[in-house]
Amino acid sequence: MVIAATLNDIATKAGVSVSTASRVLNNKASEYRISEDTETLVRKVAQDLGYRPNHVARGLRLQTTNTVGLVAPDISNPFFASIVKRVQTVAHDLGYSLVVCNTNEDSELEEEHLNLLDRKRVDGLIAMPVGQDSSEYHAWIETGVPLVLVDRCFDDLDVPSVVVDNYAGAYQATSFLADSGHRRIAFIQGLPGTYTNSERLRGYRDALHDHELYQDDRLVVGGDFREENGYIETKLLLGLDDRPTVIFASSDLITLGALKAIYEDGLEIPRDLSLLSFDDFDFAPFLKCPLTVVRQPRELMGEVAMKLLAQQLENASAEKKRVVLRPEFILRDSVAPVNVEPASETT
Amino acid sequence: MVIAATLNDIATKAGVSVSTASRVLNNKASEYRISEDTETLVRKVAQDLGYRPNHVARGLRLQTTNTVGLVAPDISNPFFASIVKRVQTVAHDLGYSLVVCNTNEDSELEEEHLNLLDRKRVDGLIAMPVGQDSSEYHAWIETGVPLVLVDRCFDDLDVPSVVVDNYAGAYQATSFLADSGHRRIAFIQGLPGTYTNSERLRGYRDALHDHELYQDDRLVVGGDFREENGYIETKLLLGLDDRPTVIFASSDLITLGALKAIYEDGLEIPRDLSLLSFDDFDFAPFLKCPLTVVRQPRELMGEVAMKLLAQQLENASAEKKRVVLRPEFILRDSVAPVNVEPASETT
DNA sequence: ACTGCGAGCACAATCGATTGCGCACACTTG
DNA sequence: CAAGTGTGCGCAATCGATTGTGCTCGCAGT
Repeated sequence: MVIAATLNDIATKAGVSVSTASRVLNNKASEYRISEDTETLVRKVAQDLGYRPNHVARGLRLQTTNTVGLVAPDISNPFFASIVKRVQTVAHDLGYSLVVCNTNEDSELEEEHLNLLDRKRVDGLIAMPVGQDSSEYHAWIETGVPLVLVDRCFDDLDVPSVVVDNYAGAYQATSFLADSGHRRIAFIQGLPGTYTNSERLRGYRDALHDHELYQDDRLVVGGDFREENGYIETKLLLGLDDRPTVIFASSDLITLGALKAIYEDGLEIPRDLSLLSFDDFDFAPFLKCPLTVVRQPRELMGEVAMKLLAQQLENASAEKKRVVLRPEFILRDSVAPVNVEPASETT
Repeated sequence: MVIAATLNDIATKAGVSVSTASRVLNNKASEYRISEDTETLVRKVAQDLGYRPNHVARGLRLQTTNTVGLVAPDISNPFFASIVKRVQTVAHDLGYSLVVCNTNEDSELEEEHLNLLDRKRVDGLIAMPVGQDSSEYHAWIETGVPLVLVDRCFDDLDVPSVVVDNYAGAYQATSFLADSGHRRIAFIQGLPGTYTNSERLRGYRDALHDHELYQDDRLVVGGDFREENGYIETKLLLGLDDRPTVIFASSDLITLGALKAIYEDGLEIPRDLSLLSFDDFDFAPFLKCPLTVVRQPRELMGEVAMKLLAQQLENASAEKKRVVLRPEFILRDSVAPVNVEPASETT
């Protein structure tokens, strides 16, 4: 192992004090009236010794790490992956590194991560919380370290956050389905109790209500955002006597599971069944049946999140805004109109 | 801002020395013969004060950060995203945090990141290098900090690494195309000079050669792994007089671009043109035309990478293995057989 | 009463960088 | 020659935790 040169080594070798070395290498030579000769000397010695500043020591002294934590449920999911990427990019531009944590939608794991990030003394945190319970985040706020919530937020927490108008997205989509003549609209939800899910569900329900459609509780199914959930629930829905005419999947992974189930049963979209998805993804236009979706501005979310955090970082008393972004309804081919007939459609 | 309690505070309040407090909280009470009374007292005080250990200070003293860096070209690309996710998970299980960096296939940015990670004194590094040039990594190795290369590697670097047998994957796929009767097989390559690309290209070329097919240089096109590359090159290929009968896209994003171009021109896969892709992705089976692909074991790559790194971390002189994983050829519908006729296929 | 011993803990150096304060010297001015 | 004014830089504390070394008791033994 190579022993790294320290400021001390430089100082000794250059015959100056550590302070001088430090000041030169932090470009404060003129501020502290260090002569040009000394400056060049120190720089040269630093160069010769292959000096590599130690940010751990620096962090201890300065009580800052130039690092922010990011907590997400599933960073391989394209939705979160895009957010993470953008957060990373913006963070780097602002001079921060990013410690990424995956909670796998597990509250215990999430708490572990929060704990670790706290001990690591990250300067700030961007989180997409797992759960319904905000207590871990209450604890975080106690520490005084800035926090920004993304995608999912808590109403009882006064914290800057950026979310999509899930209600509007779901409402618009469901309305579209109703207007297309669908009357049995299934909703495969994600994790109940999460902000995201509740809002989408509310949008769905309100739209049904406003279109005077009967709310069949058996059509609201599912329990988390994973692919398996989409698969299983779709299978079950397809087994129903009075099968829905359309499935509204509340996340991209649920959609993936739904697709598997649908094609496995030999059905065609939208001929036999319509499908609509919350979350767009790159390949959605090229599917066997190009998917009609509610698209969230994921990259924008990441960017806004990091910028909100930066505001808190430079000014602890900055306003704690909640930014609400509009999702976009993208019409493709996966929803077929239904003939609006007075009675049933039995051939 | 809440002032965090330190060991000192605890020691003072408990009426013991810092050392004792430290030892108790590190579960070394018995090792250092601390009485049970003292132990409970210290623990209680720590609890009361809401003690949060400072890993920065700890890191300085112990010369270790329990953090590893990860450098990838594009963490939102499903291929890398899967790797990152798995690396993160395994890292956490082994007690490490992960600092994630995105290079965007930009060597300068990559170097910046390496520099930063070095200053941050990460304990190890997992990298998917951008370039053809290994000099930055040579510099890294000088520091003595363990390094593992993933997906792309350098032959002039004695470093543990995990790669896919790109040659075999490309060879098998190209052979399949040849066996299906294709004689004009286009190859849209990624970034020339990268290990990945060179190997795939070599596999493609060798397969052509072994099947006694003419190598038309105009059919080897492209210059990076981005979607735009796939789009543009496909457009150009489609404009050729003697258009290829199949396109072999050497990454998922290139495939995405190709799909755009193909459907934009109103062509059908595989009727008008066959398509084959390096990289599988979740939605590949559900595309308009389910894609035949060479699948890489991405999650496995991430896991192996982190485990290799862990080996280096606990034993600096551990063997520097190169792990080569087999890709899997997955046959779906996007390659149509071509009638092998003696002459041209003009009508 | 004096020695010996182990239990229980404290001292102080250390990791590497930052920074407020102040010192020493040179040179100018009255 | 004394006082005044800069210039150029060093001293030493500090951030919070870890740890090798060694001190100080109380008690048993003779």
